[in-house]
Amino acid sequence: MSAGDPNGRPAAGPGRPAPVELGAAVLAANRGRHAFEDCVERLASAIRLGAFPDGSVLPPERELAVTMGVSRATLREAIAGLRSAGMVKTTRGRGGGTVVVHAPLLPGAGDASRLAERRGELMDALVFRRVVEPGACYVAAGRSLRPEQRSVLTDALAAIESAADAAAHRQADSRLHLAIASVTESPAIINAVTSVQADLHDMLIAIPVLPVNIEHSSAQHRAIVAAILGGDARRARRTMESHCDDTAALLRGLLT
Amino acid sequence: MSAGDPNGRPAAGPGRPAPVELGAAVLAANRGRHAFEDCVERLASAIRLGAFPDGSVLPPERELAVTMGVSRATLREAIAGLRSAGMVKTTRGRGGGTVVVHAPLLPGAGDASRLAERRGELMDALVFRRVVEPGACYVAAGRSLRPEQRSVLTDALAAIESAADAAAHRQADSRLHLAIASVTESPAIINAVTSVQADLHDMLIAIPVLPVNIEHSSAQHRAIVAAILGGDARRARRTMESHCDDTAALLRGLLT
DNA sequence: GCGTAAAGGTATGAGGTCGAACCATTGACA
DNA sequence: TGTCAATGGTTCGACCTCATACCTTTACGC
Repeated sequence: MSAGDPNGRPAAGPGRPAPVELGAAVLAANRGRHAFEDCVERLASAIRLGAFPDGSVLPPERELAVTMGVSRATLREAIAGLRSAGMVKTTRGRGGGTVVVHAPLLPGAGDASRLAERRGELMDALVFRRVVEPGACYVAAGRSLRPEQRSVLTDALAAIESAADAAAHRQADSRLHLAIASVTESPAIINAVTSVQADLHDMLIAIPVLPVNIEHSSAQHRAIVAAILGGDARRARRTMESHCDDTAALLRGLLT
Repeated sequence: MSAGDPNGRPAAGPGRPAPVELGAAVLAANRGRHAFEDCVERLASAIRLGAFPDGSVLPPERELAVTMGVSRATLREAIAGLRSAGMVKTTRGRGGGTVVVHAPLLPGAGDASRLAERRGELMDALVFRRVVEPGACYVAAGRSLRPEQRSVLTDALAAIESAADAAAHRQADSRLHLAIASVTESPAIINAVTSVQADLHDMLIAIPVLPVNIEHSSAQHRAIVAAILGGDARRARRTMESHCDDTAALLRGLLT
């Protein structure tokens, strides 16, 4: 190991420590692509995951640009992209009439062929999820939640139970997971869960939904929310771990 | 709740669901600043955290640019910045002689005045760390590690014990935490731990080091590595949780 | 009704970023 | 000792991104 690093390049001199592969691993890119594509993808994810349900209004462009850390010009390009994809409509003038969500919610729109190319990324998302989402539950249960935060959780839970079809159920599901993350009030946790749920969503819409799985999931969701509201951090985390494990087992078979 | 969202903007129409604040939280910006600054910061962090120890050689520019997801031109600007800051030196020609790390390792270089401005970000890092690093231990302990991965852990542990001064100790410490993340082989976990350690480093170099704390830390480090090598995931996680809690308690007092 | 404020739509110039090609240097290997 | 391949250094044009204005539309409040 002192002869060279794992990349095969020899160390420069006899006395110099080998960099191991730690260095390369630490510097991996997360700055993906252009701001424009990034913006489109994040908006599309937010909509697909139910953060902006069908019929809701996006924040004003100027405000949204600040939130997302891009210029208004770039944001407008992204919105134009979503518009031509049929995800949003735009009206002018004062008041709520700005950009409205028009979620397609196509059931079974899963493009399973593309998933194979992203296999590594998606498998990693399952590993990371198993760490982050139970952690979010632990943190959420440890906080003293305000009444409206408790409502966000119970409302999201109720929305799952009353989902009309499979697509609506899928969206309500991810919405609950995002809601749990949001009540932690930790930007880092919210960001991690959002990223994980986006990948998870791509996988879940590609597999058929079995009623038995849905009922099992719903029971876990109820237990998780109850544990969070009751302040039982360990139990909330443990239940979410089981939930992640079950979903992961279901999905790992999907990608060979 | 159906009257308007938490941002104070009224809902567009009577039938439209309110977006709650979920949407805004999910879209928060992680695309920070320019690629150039981002690049400088990540390289500087990697060096300060010990991923590239003093005297080691960085990968070739072309390769590094791909790894970090920036163009070679941008990467070169970043390296030029580090060079003028005295962190690296550059030689030309074939072989290992390319860019050599020249870590200053200034003891007590902590700029405590700047930390106050970043209070929110740093407090969040402590919360996220308490989720991510124990999770990394759990995952690492659950894997069957190859011999060289086990060496990475034991070497990093030994380097802490034999650190000459406080600065070297600090670097060896973060290096162990990065090593634990790296043996999970999960890019997402490595990325999260790197980010968290960078913030942690900024805080830790700003406080005085007490021998009693160091000994306590070292005992925890030994227990963590032992648990990971022994495959005891629960114990590895639990011990890392205590470790994070202890450090966090020490640091939370630092920022009012 | 009418004025005004709150939104989206448009234009422009500065500077950042990229990709690709080519030059210059120097150690490794025959 | 000479060749050459690996690596840093340099240049250039295309495109992206940003910030800042200013215009247009439309609902809300008086």
